[in-house]
Amino acid sequence: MTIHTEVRGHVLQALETLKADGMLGPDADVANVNVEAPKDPTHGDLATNAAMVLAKAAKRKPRDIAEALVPLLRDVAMVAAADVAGPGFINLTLDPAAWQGVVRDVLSAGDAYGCQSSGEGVAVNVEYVSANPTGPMHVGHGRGAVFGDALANLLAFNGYDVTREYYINDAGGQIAVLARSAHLRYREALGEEIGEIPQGLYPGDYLKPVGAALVEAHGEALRDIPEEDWRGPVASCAIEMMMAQIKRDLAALNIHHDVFFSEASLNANGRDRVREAMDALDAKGLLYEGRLPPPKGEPPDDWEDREQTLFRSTDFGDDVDRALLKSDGSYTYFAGDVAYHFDKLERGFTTLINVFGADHAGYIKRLTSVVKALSDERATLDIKVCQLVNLLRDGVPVKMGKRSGTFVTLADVVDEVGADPVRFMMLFRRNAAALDFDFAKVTERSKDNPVFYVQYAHARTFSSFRNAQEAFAHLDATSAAVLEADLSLLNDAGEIDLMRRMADFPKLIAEAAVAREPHRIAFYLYDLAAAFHAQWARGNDSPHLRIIQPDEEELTAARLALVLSLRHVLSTGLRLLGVHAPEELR
RNA sequence: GCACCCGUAGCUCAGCUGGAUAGAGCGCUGCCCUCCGAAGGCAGAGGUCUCAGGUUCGAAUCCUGACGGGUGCGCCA
Repeated sequence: MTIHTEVRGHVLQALETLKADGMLGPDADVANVNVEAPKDPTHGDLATNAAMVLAKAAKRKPRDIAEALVPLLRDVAMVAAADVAGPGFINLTLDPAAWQGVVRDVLSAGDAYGCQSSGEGVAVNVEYVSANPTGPMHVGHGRGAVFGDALANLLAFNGYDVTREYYINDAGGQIAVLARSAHLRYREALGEEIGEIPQGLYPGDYLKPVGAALVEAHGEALRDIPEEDWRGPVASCAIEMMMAQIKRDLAALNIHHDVFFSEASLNANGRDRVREAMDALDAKGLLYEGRLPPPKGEPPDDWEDREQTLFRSTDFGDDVDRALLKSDGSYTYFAGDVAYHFDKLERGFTTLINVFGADHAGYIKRLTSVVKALSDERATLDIKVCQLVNLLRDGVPVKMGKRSGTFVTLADVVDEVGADPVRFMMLFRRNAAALDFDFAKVTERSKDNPVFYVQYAHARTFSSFRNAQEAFAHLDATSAAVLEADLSLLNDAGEIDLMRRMADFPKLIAEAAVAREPHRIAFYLYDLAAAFHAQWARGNDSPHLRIIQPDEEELTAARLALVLSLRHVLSTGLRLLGVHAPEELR
């Protein structure tokens, strides 16, 4: 029960009275009645739109309904004042005790404050990263990784049973290219002069260790045998080493998946999962043999107009039907994805979330079509797209060229600036908007750097207690004096403001989860930190507002209770973002 | 050509799914520490929310159409 829901309950009750009085129709729809903090604090603590929402159906002026509602709301104990304003808002000022109760709520819930149960019983599969095991991850992957991880945290905090999943594209033509590239490095490791890496192979130095490992494991045995004989062992060695590196890079960002799903496993152990998935579509009458129009724009030089096996994805909103078999009879990449999502559904998930980079946005419609088709529209696939990351250094774009060796990997960035700034900055922007990431800015230790700013606020809650113990040795974060402090002493406007913000937290958590927008947490924390810094600084000019009042232990204890509750909210928010909450800045 | 994303202060961006006088940071102007809470804070200037229609009590937000910018388009992966 939050203050918002409590007040809304009182508003709904008052509306029932109006229904009984005949002011409103008996079946007036109150679903859109909300209670929110107005942007302008002079409008009171909370405002409700009830009168405006119901005016039309009741055929009355909003202000008339509001006037009738106001006396009823004034009778509510926690309401100190109620007034009609503007087009028909009712502004409510609450008794300070209502806000002070928030501190108690936070302290009793601790790090569980804000936790919701709306997702209870819902198993949700979040697939993110899924970078190809053919090379190191770049910052674009990093953004998707951080976003997906924070989203998973957020959903779990709302009670969802979350599975974090990574799809390994360890099959298909690119793996053959990887194997050939690695084999070249293998020959190089054996002392051969390999010269320039041929076009079409992966040129990066990152395959040199794979070559060395192959020598270690196989000696010269793979050198003079036909490709079909070395391809298997070389590919699996390369994939294994690439995935190990990817997992290391993710671990450096504190990202860990529950499931790594191998594309190759779809067609292993005597089963053909792709065939099974296609049969499932076929059974629903969604496959047919047909021709596709040639693609527009840049025409592929090897375009071939032919009859082929197609999935009716246009029935589900796609722009064109999609091919499942290549002309040589092998499966398309898309067919593998059909099977993979078929598998997710068979594992019982009805809520699927995929996190894509901007370059895969064109893939959304066909995949959501498949999920709708295979589940008879009982499951939903929500694909969140993270737009591009532009790397800057002091405002100047960092040149990226794979061949020129100036390629900046995710690991490079994390090494240089640290995991916390990478995570926070990637979440300090809506995922749908492109992101500038400036090396110089994110490591700055000042208020210009949001990461630092929020962490500093958290650290300040600790310094408050350290300082408090000089005046009152027994006042620590676990002392009864703090946990049971007389909160009615917290009646400064700045203190009330902080309590109101904390009261918003559970609502924020719920709404961010519904919208699947973890960035809202980052902005909330930034605002909360700013309010705390502002209150702290008021103590400069007004010493009586300082947290520690050496001659007033009860007041100090009450303020420490507020500070402690702030610490819980800040640390919980940072934990959801996956950012470290330090006790001290050094 | 088509699809998706973006367009809000000089710059970088929020704007809680339709609410009141559109917010924050940077930059600019002016302030606040002769250790004790400045890694911080306060105040000011700065807007036709790209444009044109529409929906309604009410639009930055929803719809339609333009105009800019970005990404993508395959039997590749």
